[in-house]
Parts: sequence; structure tokens; C-alpha cells
Amino acid sequence: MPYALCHDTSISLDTSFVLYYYINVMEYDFRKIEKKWQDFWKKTDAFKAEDFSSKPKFYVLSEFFGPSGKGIHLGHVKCFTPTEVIARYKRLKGYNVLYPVGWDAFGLPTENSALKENRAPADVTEKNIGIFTNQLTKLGFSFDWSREVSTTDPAYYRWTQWIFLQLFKNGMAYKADGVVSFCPSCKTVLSNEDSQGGICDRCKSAVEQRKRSVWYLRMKDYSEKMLAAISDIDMKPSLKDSQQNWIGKSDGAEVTFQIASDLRGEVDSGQWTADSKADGNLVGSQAQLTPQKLATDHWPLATLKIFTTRPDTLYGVTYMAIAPEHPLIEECADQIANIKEIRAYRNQAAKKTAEARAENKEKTGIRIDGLWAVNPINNAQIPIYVADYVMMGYGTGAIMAVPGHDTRDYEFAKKFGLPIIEVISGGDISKEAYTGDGILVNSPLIDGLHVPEAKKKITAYLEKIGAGIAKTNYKMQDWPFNRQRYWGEPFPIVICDTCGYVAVPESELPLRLPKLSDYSPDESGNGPLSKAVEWVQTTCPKCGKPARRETDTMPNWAGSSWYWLRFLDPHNEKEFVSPEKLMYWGAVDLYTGGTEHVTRHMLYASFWHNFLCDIGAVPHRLPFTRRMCNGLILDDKGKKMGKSSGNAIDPIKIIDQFGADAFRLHILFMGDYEQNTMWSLDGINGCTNFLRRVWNLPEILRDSSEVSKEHERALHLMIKRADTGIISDGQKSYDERGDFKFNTVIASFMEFMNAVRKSGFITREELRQYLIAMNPFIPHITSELYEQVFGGDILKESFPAFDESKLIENAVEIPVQLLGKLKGTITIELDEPQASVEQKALALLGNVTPKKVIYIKSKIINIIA
RNA sequence: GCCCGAGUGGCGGAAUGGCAGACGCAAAGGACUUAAAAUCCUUCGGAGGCAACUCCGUGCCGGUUCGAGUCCGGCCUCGGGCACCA
Repeated sequence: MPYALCHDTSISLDTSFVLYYYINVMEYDFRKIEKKWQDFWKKTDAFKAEDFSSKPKFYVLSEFFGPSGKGIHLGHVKCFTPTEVIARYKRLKGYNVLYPVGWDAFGLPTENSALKENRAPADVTEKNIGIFTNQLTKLGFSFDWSREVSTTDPAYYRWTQWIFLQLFKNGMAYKADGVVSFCPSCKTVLSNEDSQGGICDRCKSAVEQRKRSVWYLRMKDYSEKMLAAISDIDMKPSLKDSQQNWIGKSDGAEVTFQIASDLRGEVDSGQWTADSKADGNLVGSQAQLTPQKLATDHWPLATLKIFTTRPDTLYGVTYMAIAPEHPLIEECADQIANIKEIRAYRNQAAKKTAEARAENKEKTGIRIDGLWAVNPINNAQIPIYVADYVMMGYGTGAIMAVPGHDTRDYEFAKKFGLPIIEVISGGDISKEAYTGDGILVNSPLIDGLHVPEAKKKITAYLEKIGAGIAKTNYKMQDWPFNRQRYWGEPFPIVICDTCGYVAVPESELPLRLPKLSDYSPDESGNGPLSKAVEWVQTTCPKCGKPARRETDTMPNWAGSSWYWLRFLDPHNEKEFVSPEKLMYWGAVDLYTGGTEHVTRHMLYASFWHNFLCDIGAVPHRLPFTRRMCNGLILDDKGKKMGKSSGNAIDPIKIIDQFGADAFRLHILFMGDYEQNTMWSLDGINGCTNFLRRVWNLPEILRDSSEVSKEHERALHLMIKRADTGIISDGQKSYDERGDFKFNTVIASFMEFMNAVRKSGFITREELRQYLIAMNPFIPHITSELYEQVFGGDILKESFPAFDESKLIENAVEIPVQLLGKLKGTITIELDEPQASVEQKALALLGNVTPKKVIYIKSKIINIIA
């Protein structure tokens, strides 16, 4: 154990060692000091945010905890330590800071561990919260504990249910049969966000697609408002990208193709030709329907709507493809010659999981014999395929296929020997699909146009002839909101045979989760709550007849979709939050958390917040004005550390050994906030060394008002770096901001220490400012030293100000370059004229005749000779 | 396949286009010590040289510039996310 060196009190040694140890090590007894100040902060409610204050407000939040029985892990420390530092820093800067803490305790992790331990989830939750509270206190985090909330508390979930009722009453929640992702291991329906990549986010099982009765929230309707929020939230561009990609907005057109049938003689399949060229590339000529044929009385058989982002390629359509579940198949079943095969294909496709579909790169499909689509632009007759690369969940579940200009269609056309027509010049479609811009060809109405103009013109034409409209599509789907599990908020919904789904009156909230002896999930499709027979039986609030309660529960994302609002007014029993407090506190000024929540929690949060804004329940559009995502802590193999991977290191053991101040310093000093970091304790010795030096500063305290130039400059440089490196005021744009640089701020603390040690003394005023500057990072030791040297509570101080003029040096050393190569340095006066600088530089260089001189004032001089 | 991000000493990492390697760890040598620990001092990218010093060096190849770790173009490697989204 190389790290146990200095704090192992069990060593027995001779007296001189013990004496030394007592003076130099025991004296900095972090266990005693840290406990003392943690108790003091608790006793004095030191970090209580004031509702309404003349001070400017600052609301800083990290994603609240899902309390598991294993206690906090390194990821929590990595996420919370920066906001902890910022909260303390902002308080010293004179802000009224809200830094709350809470528990996101509903959901599968707790329920699964409760099932394993054979205990009630509520008991497990309570126990876990106790563990977390204790551990977080040991880290010295400055939460306002008076605002602690848990999503599992009826006083909290009452308002989660209330928000659901507002959604329901505004038509934003509806129940429908749908094909949804289902986790066979967790035995519950999952949202798309919870099953990204076809994998259950909780247990990593492959999800299946199952038909279920589902409560949906109309999140898709909020696509535009959510996109607006994304562009307004101050956040790294790459995070915005991934959110925008998730919402997946595409502009295009919806085009209607009419469906004709062979059997009725409307088309002649024999007219279809596909000529094989010598090089194996197919081109085709397409038969056109005659006006006479179109005029038959039973025309058309059906219509097929497709969505495309490339209406400009309409002349290049050589086949249609529909999803296996597309209703057209059954609608026209009696006209389809090979209906048996098609149904077999459909059944086979349904069994494939999303994962299997993605892995199986080879395109599959089957031609629908007997049906033809008619291209509205030129009446060309087009074959129709069923193919599982077309998904029912996006657009209309049907596409027009343009092999010449779409890679997937190209692949399919090659495999099935379908024609490939070039309608945009610029590529070589004998080799691959050309998807770039170019000039339209083979497209009578739009020939010669560039793609963007062609899109506009053809869309306008389609609208004119009634065959299409401009349309926007989104990848994001409505949110499947019910889970067939126990540990979640019950839906405040009564199912009445006469009235349908009826809202529970708001006065009856909270609708409490009943206690159950057996709450294990099963595959019946009913949630465990269906076993609470008495609870389920109720009367319809509308007609008074016997009715039953909804027995599914809400997903664990429900309670976290609005919690930042509850922190503003956590004990309000009349409203979810009072309008006055909403007005005072406004949006979260800084919200931090993991990147994994960027396309989950943050989108849900944005959706609920925007909805609450629309119904007038919150006054501001944005839930958060700034978001930062911390990097991961990786293990020695570069894999993510976490409770699930079994490689977690217990932060509490580190605190016991090195102290909270040292641990906080170490985790911030390890690397850049946003970058992933390989976990290691190498280097924590540097932090403990530093703390011991800080501790020993009183020994070299000089009670003097005399200031040395070097000290003064070092002090102001240190303060400046701390003051600009922690967090900036938000006025600056993302790129020009240099904050969240905790590692370099700590480096500048160390640099000041080195300057002090070099001169061998520190004055009282320097020590005072130094302690205050470092207090946000290492609050215990600085509080203790401050009290010992100056008396009183350091938290009553203000962050020191730096004076830019104190940073200016009278003489600076600048590099001298010859042809851009460093040759040496010269020392010049602050305002030394260029001629004199040049002279010094030339003296250094010796025998050169300059052709040109580049001088950047007080920075560098470069001689071109 | 597509979209991001990252490649700098033995290690973690610093560097608004201006002295590459701040700060720290580890290591080596020295002081103190009966000894060890702790502490303090020194060295610490590579090659050459007795030396002052010289040359090379930020994944690779080009380019822009008086000057490139930083900007541009083209690659390579690693990591992450999305994945038939029409």
C-alpha cells in the first residue's frame, strides 16, 4: 500500500519519531478538522438559500442522485465536486446561491435490488438515502439540505401526478395500442430513449418489439419547441448536435402515389422492361399508363403516401418499398397474387430485433405481385416491394425508392435487378449512388435546375396537382410512458366502462402507491398493482359507476422531468411551486451531469418544462440556461467505471485515508472537466503535500504590512486565475470562455505556494486572501486555519479582488527569433521603444543585417535576415 | 457506414498563432540522520559536446504564415455516440 505512508496512526516507533509525527503530521488531523466543520455547517444551516434577496441569485444544480445501496461512486464525485466549488465560489462572490440535493429514487434499480433482498422498495430507498446523506456530508458538499426532496415521497409525487393530469387534460397524454420496445428481462415497455440501439438501458438485454396498450405523451408535438430550447441553452456544440440528431428533423414532401392492380387490367406487367447492359448495370424504361386506363370507374384501388426529403428525384423512382407492417398489404390483400409469401415475410421480420436488423446488412424484401404504384409526375408504373429496411415508425412507413441517388435503394436495386435512373448529374451511378448536389437531368419539369431549386419547384407542382405537400418529419417519437412495474408513480387515472379514461380529481392527489407483499413483474401485460385488488376497485369520478384504476406506473424519468422546479419551493402543499418563487429564481443557471442524459433526461426535461410554460405554470421557456457535461472516469482498461461494471472504487475509503479536502483537490486536479480521465490515485500525494504546506503556513507568517513586488504579483495572478478559471459570468460565448479549468486553477494555487516558499514568508493579508481563494476547493482546512489565525468564519468573507495593474511587470524577458527560430532572450523595459528593442536583439544575434523585423510588443521579436 | 472527440516526456496533464512540456506524480543524486521515514536542495524530452552551445522533437504527409502543438487540406490510430430515419 504505497498510499498509506503518512496517515497510518497504528505505527509504533520510538519517541523522536512520535514527537516529530505529532508536530508535523498529527497536527493536521483532517479527520478531526473535517468533522468539526461539517458539524458546524450543519448546525448553522450555513448553505441555506434565501427565497427573495437583494443579492443576485445563482441556481447551480447537478443531476440528482439515484440512491443505490452501494453508496456514491467516483462518477458522482466527478460530477458534483465542480458544482460544489462553484456554489461556494459564488457565495463568496456575493450571490444568493441555491445548491440543492435530492433523490431520484423510483425505478428499476431500487426495485430490482429490493426484489433480490426480499424487502419493500420503500424501505430499501430509505436506507439508501441514509447512506448517501452520510457520505455526501463527509465530502463537505455545501447543499441546502432544507430543500431535500425525493421523487418517491407522496408529497413530491403528488405533483408529478398533477403534471400528468395537466398533460392528460390538455390532450398531451393518450392511451393507444402500439408497437413498442419491450424488455423481456425487466418485463416492461421501454421508451425509445431507454432502448437506444435496441438495448435495454437498465439491464443491457436486447429489446423486442411488442404490441401493447401504451400511455403516450405527445412529445413529438414539442419537437420545434425542444429544438428552440436546444439552440438557446448554452452548451457544447457537439451536445447540441446529438440532441438535434435525436429529434431528427427533416424537411421534405409527402407524396401520394396511386395504386393500380394487375388483375383488373389497369396495367400490363409485361410492359415493364429492364435492360441489362454489358457492364451489369441496369437501366430501365418505364411503361406509362394511358389516360384511357386511368379513366376506369374503379380507379384507383388505393393510395400510398410516402415521405421523402428528395422530391427532386421523383423522376428517378424505379420501385416503391413499404414496411412489413404497412396496412396497404391487408387493405389490398385480395389483389395480391403472392399474399401468402408476403405474410410469411412479415411474420419473419417481426421476430427480428432491432439489433438483428441492424447487424444483418444484406437487404431483404419481396415483390408484391399484382400491385403497381403510379408516379404522379409522369404516370410511370412502378413495382412495389415489402422490405424490412423501411420502418413503420418513421414517416409513413413507405418510401419511393431512387436507387440512383440513395445508397440503400441502390443496394436493394442491385440485389433485385431493378433499374437505376440518373436524374442528377455529378456522380457515376454505374458505380454507386450519387447523393450530392448537381444539375437535374431526365426530369422534364425541372431539368437544368440545381437540387435546392428543383426541390422547391417540384413540391410546388405536386401541391398544385394535389399529389403532395411540403412536410417536416421527426425521428423522435411520442413517449411511451407506462411501465408494468411496481416502484413508480401510480397513474391518477380511472378506467370506466362508460366514460373511458377519467382523471382522478386533483383534490384526491396524491394517489398513493399501495403496499404490496408481492410486487414482482410478470409477462401478463398487467402491472403488479393489479394485485392490489381493493386499491384497483374504485368508482368513476364522472358517472359514479364502479370502475378500476390504471395499474401501470410511470417510468423513473417522470419524477426527474421537473425536479429542478420543486427545489424552488419544496414544502408547498398548495402548488407544485409558487409563482413568486418561480419569478425570483427563474431558470437553473448551471446544470451539470453526464453525457448519457443528453438524449434522455434533458429532452424529457425540456418537453415538460415547455409544456408547463404553455399552460402558464412556469414563466420562462428554458429550464436551464447553461449545461456542462463532465467526462467519465475510466478504469485502467479505459472502460467506464460504474456500479454495474463491478470495478467501482469506494470514494469513502479514499476520504478515510486522505481526507475530503485532498480527495476533492485530487479529482479536480486530475484533468480537464469535460475530458474522460483514467482513474488513478497516483498524484494524490501531491495534493496531500500541498495541503500540509498550506497547514504549515502560519509558521512562516510575517506580521508585516510591507509588500514585496514578487509576492504581490504572484498573489494577484493567483487570484485572477481563480476568479476567471472557475466560472465566467455567462456573457461570453462558448468558445471564448476559459472557465471550468479547475486543474489549472489548482496549479496556480500551487504556484503561489512555491513563490511564498521561495521567499520564506507570507504576510497576514496574503494568507487571508489565499485562504479565501482556496476555500471553495478545500473548505475544511481553510476554515480551520482562518479561524486559528484570524478568528471567525471564513464563509463571512468575500472573494478577493485582483488588480490588473499589479500584474504588470516593469521589465519583461522576451524571446528573440532569427527567421522564426529561437536564438535567445533579452530583457526589456515595459515601454521600451522598438528601436531600442531591435538594437538589443541584434546585439544578441551578432553579425546579421535585418531585412525585416517583426516586433509584437512585449511578446516577441523576430528578425528576418 | 455516418456524426463527434482525442493523439504532447516514464505518467496525469499545461500552453488568446509568439520561449513546447506550466503544475503535479514517479525516478535519480545530494543534505540532514546512528538508521529509516519525513523534510530540504539539485537533475529530469532525445542526440551530440569538456564546455559555452548545436541539432532534432507535440500521431503521419503536405500547405498557409516572419512564426504552427494551435489554422487549412489529405491520411493513420484510439475513444465515444448514432445506426437502414427515406
